[in-house]
Amino acid sequence: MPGPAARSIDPKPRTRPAVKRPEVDLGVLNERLGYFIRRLQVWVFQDFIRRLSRLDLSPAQFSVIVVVGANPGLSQAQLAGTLGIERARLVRLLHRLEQRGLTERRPSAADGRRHALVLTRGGEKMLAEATKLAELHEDGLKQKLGAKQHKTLLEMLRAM
Amino acid sequence: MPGPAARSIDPKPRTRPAVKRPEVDLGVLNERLGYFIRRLQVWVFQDFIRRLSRLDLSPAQFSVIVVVGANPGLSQAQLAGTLGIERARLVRLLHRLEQRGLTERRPSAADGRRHALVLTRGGEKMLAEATKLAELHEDGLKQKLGAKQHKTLLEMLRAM
DNA sequence: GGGATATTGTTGACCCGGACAACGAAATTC
DNA sequence: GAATTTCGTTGTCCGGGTCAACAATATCCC
Repeated sequence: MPGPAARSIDPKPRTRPAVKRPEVDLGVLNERLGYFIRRLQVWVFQDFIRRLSRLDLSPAQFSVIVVVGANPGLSQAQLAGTLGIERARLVRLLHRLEQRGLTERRPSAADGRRHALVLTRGGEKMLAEATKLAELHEDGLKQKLGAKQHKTLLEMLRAM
Repeated sequence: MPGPAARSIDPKPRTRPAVKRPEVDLGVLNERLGYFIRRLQVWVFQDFIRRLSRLDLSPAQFSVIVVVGANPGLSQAQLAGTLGIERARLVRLLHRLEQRGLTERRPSAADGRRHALVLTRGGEKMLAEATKLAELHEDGLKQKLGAKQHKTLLEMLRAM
C-alpha cells in the first residue's frame, strides 16, 4: 500500500507540471465506509502475513487453529459457522493443516457424521508461536493507529 | 480416511440440545482487530453487491467508474495507484467495463504510452444510478451501526 | 419400525482478486 | 544514440467465495 508516504519534495518538472502527485479526486468514495474498510483490511492482512511469514501461516489458518485450540472437539460445521466461512472452504483449509500435522479429525462419539477437531502437539506449539507473533502485529497496529483509536475501533467492531 | 485407531472424544454434552448458538469461544481472536475488520468488510461488501445487483456492478467496478468520473483523462497507472490495486488487475477490470460500454481508453495527447480514461454516456448514466443505490446501501449501514458510530468510524478510517 | 427429511463432510466446478514475471512500445536519462 | 524507466498488457499461480451434488448418518413423524 503506497499511502501518503513522507517523501522529500520532488523537483517540479519544468515543462509539464503535476506528473508525480496528481491529487486524484476520490469522488463519492470519500463517503463510502466500505471503501475505507476494504483498504484498511487489506493493509492489516498484509502486515499480518508479513509478521507470520516465518511460520507460513495465513490469517485464515491462524483463525482456525485459534478457535480449535480454544474449543477442542468442535465440529467442522460449528467452526465454519463461527468463522463465517463455507463448510467446503473449511474442508480444504483443514486438509492443508492436517498435511502439516497441525490439526486432527477424530471420529465423534456422539454423532457419526461429525468430526471432532483437535490440535496436535505440533499444532499447540504452532498456536503458541503464532499467537506471540500476532501480538507483535497487533502492537504494531496500536502504534500505527494510536492506542486509543485502536481500542475504540476494536470495541466498536466487536459489538456487531 | 484418517487414522484408523484414532480415539474418539466426547465433545457434546447432552444437557442442552445445542440448537442454534453453541457459544464457541473465539479465543485470542477476540483481541485481533484484523479479524473483526475482515468480518465487517465481508458483510458490507455483500450488502453492497446485493443492493447493486440490479446493475450487476461489483464494488471494484463501482470504485473505478467513480474515480474515472471524477477525474476524466486519468491514466491507468494513476488510477491503480489511487485505488491501491495492481496495474494488471486494472487492465482486466477496464476490459470488462469497456465491453459493457461504460468506459473508454483514449490515446493521451501528451504521452504515447498512456491511456486517457473517460466514461461514456452509458458510463455516466450507470455512475448516477449506482451512486443512488450506493447511497441507499450507506443509509442501511448507518441504520445498522447507528448514525453516530457510522460517522466516527468513517472519520477514523479516512484519517489513515 | 420404516420412510421421508435434514445435517455433515466432501468433491468438483466456476469466477473474482492479489502477486509476479515478462514483454513491447514509448518516454526519459545520460 | 544507448541505457534505463514507465505504461499498458498478457500469462500464470494461488487463495478464497459460491454453488451444486453426493454418500453417510441422524432425526422426524406417522
